[in-house]
Amino acid sequence: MASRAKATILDIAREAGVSKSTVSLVLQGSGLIRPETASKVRKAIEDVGYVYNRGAANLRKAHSNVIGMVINDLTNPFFAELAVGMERVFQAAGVVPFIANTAENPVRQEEVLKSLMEQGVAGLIVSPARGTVPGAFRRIEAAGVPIVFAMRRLPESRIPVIAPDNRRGAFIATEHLIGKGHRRLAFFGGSSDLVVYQERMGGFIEACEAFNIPATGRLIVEGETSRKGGMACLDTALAASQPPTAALCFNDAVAFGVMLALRKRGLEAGTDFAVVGFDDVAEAEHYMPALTSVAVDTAGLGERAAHVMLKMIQSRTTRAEDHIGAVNLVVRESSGPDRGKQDIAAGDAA
Amino acid sequence: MASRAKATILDIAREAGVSKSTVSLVLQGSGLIRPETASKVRKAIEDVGYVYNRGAANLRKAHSNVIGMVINDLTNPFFAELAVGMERVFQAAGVVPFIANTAENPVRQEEVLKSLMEQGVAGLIVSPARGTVPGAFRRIEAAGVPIVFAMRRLPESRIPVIAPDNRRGAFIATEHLIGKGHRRLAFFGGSSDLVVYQERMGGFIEACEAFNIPATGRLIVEGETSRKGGMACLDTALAASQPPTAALCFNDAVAFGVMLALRKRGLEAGTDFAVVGFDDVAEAEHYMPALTSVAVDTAGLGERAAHVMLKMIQSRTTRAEDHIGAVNLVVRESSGPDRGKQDIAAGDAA
DNA sequence: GCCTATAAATGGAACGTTCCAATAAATCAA
DNA sequence: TTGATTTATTGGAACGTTCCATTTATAGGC
Repeated sequence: MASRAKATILDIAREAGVSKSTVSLVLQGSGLIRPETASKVRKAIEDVGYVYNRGAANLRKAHSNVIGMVINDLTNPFFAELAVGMERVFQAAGVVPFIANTAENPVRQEEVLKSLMEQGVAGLIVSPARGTVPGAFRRIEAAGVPIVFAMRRLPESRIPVIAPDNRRGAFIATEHLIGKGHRRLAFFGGSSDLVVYQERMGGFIEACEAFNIPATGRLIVEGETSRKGGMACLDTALAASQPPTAALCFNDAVAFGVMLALRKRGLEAGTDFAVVGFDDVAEAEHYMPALTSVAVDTAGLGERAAHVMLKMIQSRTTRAEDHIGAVNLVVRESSGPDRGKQDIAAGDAA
Repeated sequence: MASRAKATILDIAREAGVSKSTVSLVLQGSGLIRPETASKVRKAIEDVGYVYNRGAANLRKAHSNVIGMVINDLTNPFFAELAVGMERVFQAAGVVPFIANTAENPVRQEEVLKSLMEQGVAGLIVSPARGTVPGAFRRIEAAGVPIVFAMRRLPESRIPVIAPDNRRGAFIATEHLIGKGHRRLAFFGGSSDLVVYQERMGGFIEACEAFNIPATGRLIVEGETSRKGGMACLDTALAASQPPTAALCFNDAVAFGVMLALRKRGLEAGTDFAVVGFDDVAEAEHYMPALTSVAVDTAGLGERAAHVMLKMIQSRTTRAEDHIGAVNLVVRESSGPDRGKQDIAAGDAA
């Protein structure tokens, strides 16, 4: 049953008794072809088991229908949710996105981007790996392939970004903790080479200043953005002379780690130490205790990114506006009950 | 800086003052070219910002270096782990796998496969969506493109499968529960249209029979393979006249749901009701209480699948042997302490 | 010097599509 | 009937590569 040589448009033309041009037209759903002829052709396609060769077609057409999604960590459910949101949109548009994982490795990212470009993608949605050098996308930009960054941005770059309002998210989360009466706060996880980190941490600091938490009441512990990293952060923090009573975590994975480490010490998140996460992954709601987290509407951002991409492709432009998604704090158990007299003074800023 | 028209091999030939053939040879790393010439060419490539057109190349070469990974549910961390295992192998082989998600939808799967085929993939690693019809891969097989199934198999098909020993895993997990003194057992989640389900459920029944659990002591509750499905299963089971005291779950997601539902009722997994999962995702270890689960070495299976695929491509064959991976039970807290000889007939549940 | 062997580089056909310009067939206006 | 118009179909060049068969340059043997 192994077909000898792949059937081409010519084979099916012969089979159907028409010219290759006619077959091509049918393939493209052109209305110029008489319906009977078209169905004759379609039957031949079916009989022969023909598969369309998009590579050959792109040689002439120059715009493929494949879009690449380059993701820095597929094992983080957060990114899977993002991918799912995008796929919803692309599916409706009849586009198949190909996902590639960079595992947070800039070298791998380079390979992946190269391969995607060679494949002739129509556009790229990228969540860049840590340590991506500023010029990493210059060649792609020069080639005129539209790119949008999702969730993460690069320090200096004109590439449009779809991301949540990290600063504000961190601000309201911090405000929430202060409102509960905490006066010694920590920010756990992440590292300063990530713009997202600077935004989230910036929001944390901003809120501390807005509500008069002195610098001595703030502890910043960098760390891996994983459970393990979170565990390490807590250990470091509790070893301080004036340990914090609450922490805003870089993301939910770190928060889960912190809660785990608390449990190891016989402490409970919420009652003994307040924990707030960021991203609000599906798991947050089901954790024990349930995690208070900043919801960023991940799937929604994915959809938005996909829409922007489709528009860029359609209008053949390489620019688009940034889109900063609204965030909101989902309060659950891990941030604990109120602690005494909350004098949540002045209203919230920006 | 937007290059007017894409540079081709001819442009860079002109730039470097050689012929297109020479450039082609350099691109392929042929040793026939004098090193100085080669580096001259490479410089031109760099200067012009040339991107290789793999579509055009495949027109002649007929074997691309892209491998498609078609996955039925990317949001399940289990599959992400599988994908990561495969990527490790492919990266070492200089191949970039493109991942596509079918979201457990056979229609979407059809589209995705079509697109991948049109793209000229060298091979396909597939975890088929539920409800995939038996003939879904006939055309791909006929086209001579190697396929391997990962984790799931189709009822009747000669396509090689890489999967864990589901039957044995379920058997030892059930044996474990029986060994702890349980005499009324349940199997939660999944549905019979999945071969995996039949294997796992089969192992469960087999163990029950081997250890003389009467049919009245076994409860089978089908359900969605998600947390939500697990919650529903527990509710159904506890409403029975003779509710079970322990459950083997179709997978970890179901097990997490069961634990959640227990907690909602004020019961605790491990002490009030024994729960065992399947797959041993990373989260299992960190859950509260930690989940006893059947470890299947997900990433290892991914690596194996990738190896088999590479070998099939290399030897231009479309057949390979199945590979059934070893499993082992990781005992944690959720399956509880030994129940000793106490006759649990005096039920404690609900 | 000449012939041969080896090394390095090259021209041209082919791959499977698309799309333009051209043809053939059918319809209509007079 | 004839010419003009519309509708359906078609041939051929082009797209950017690879690879075979050649050509050209370099070296070696005598």
